[in-house]
Parts: sequence; structure tokens; C-alpha cells
Amino acid sequence: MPELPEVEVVRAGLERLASPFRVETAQVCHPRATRHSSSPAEFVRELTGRTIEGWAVRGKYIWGILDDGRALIVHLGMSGQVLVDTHAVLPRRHTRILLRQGDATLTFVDQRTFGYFRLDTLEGDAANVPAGRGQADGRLPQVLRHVARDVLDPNLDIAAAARAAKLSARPIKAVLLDQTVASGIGNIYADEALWAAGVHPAKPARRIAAWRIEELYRQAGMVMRRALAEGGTSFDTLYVNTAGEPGYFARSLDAYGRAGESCRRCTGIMEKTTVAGRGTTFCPRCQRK
DNA sequence: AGTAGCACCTGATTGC
DNA sequence: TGCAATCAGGTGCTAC
Repeated sequence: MPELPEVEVVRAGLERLASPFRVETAQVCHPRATRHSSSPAEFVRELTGRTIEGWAVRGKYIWGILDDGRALIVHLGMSGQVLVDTHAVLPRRHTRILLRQGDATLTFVDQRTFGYFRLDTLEGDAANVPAGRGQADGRLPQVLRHVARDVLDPNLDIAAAARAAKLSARPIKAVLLDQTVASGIGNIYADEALWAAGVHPAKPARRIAAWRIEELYRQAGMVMRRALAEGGTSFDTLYVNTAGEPGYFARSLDAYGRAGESCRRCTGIMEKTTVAGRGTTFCPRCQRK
């Protein structure tokens, strides 16, 4: 479900409501929620007593920076939510993990269990400092080394990403979704960026001019900044911020979910197909192959 | 080596 | 109405 704008909304909420957050008790309610740890019991043992001093993000990954130099990685998968309550709460369906500090509770809710929490060590050069967004210390969890800078990161080298993208014979949409080239783009914002830049989603990346691929990444960043300003995109109750509230960007989408409707730029009718195994909506008239 | 395909889950919706 | 098939915002492993 959540792509970079939604993930950033959650990170900002955690920064506001759970920083610092001392984990007095931790409870794992579903074994898959910490499947990367040796065991839920081990996860609880290692996290209990630690203090989360801040929250960082790269692409679709969030991590809490712990006082022992490690990170608490949070991935929302397709349906994850992180909710922070300052007072006692009623049990929620699909609760996977509970962290408590006094009366405050941080709850991980995840219907489809593709999301997870995981502990990892932080590494990296403090001189490599992305501006803001909680990455200020320049460190990255080890297991996220393969994740490229995201399209909201001012230090993302768009020209280099476009050069890397251009080496691929895959459909451009598959490359936009590839988190090792530039991160944060998921199925919704890939379709939005492709529509905004007027590029056919199935066009092989190597057949697209580098400047147009750069334009795609710029458009992805722009649409995500607009989405962020509206609290992200929500189609249902599966995406909410840390207070349980939805985002309002769905009404502003130009491509995703508009199959059969008329294109907002030309007279074409939006079409839905499958590209790289994902549902893809585009305008066959102004996004030519 | 790069890429396609599928598995991992639950739940809502669609179609027979 | 009932039930099976299909689809959903992501990632990562396996096998060509």
C-alpha cells in the first residue's frame, strides 16, 4: 500500500509522537511480524529497555535510531500501519506488535503481514549528510544498503539514476519500481510520473532518451511532494497516519484508478493493462510507445 | 547477468 | 445466495 509520501507521513508522525520513546515493554502478537529476527522472543529481549531517539526514512523504509547505535527498521509492506496512542486503547484487529512507554502505546497493525519490524546495525559515514527528513546523521541500516536514495532526497543524483535506468531493456515502469535505481516509487506514483511525463509504461528503458528519464524522476518527486502536502493517498482504511487518519491525495490522481475515464490532458480514454506484472493505467493517446 | 515469475498473506470484489 | 477466481499500494527468492 504505502509508497514514499505515505511512509514519510508516518515517519513524521513518529518523530512528533514517539521521539524519544523508551521501550519499557514489547510484545509480538504474530510470528511473521519479526520474521527477520532469530525469534520474536529474541527481538523483544534486544529491544526492551532501549530508547528510540529519532526516526529516519529512505524510500519505503522507516527506522528508529536506538540509543545503542542500532536501528529498529519498520517496513509497512502492503497494509501496515503504525499508530501512536497516548492513552489506553481498545485492542485492534490485525495487531502484530505493541511497544509501550508508560501510558503511550506504539501499535503495528498489518492485515496482510507483508510488513515487519527488524533490528539491525547502523553503518555509514557521518560526512554523508542528506538534508532533513531524519537522515541527518548520515547512517543507514546495513540491510538497506541496496536501497538507493529516494526521489524526495535532495542528494539523489537524478542524472546518474537515469543513466543506470537506461542500461535496462525492461519496461520503463519496471525500472521506476526498482528500488536500487532510485527508491520510494511504487505502483501508484509510477503511473502518475509516467502520465505526467507523457511516457508509455511498457517502453523499454534503453529506448528512452536520458533527459526524458530524468524528467520521469523529477515528476515522481513533484507528484510525491504534492501528495505529501495532502497527507498521502488513501483508497480505503488500510492507509492511515499515526493518528489513524487517511490522506486526501487520491482525489488528485491523474492516472492510477482512472481506467475508462477521460485523460485530463487530451481527449483519450485512460486504459488499464499489465506491465511488469502490475496493474497499469495510462493514456494510449498521449503516452505513446 | 539480467530478468520474469512466483511466493508470501488476508480480505474485498467480481463473475458464474 | 454461494462459492471460486481475481485483484490489491511491496519485496525478494528462484530459475531460466
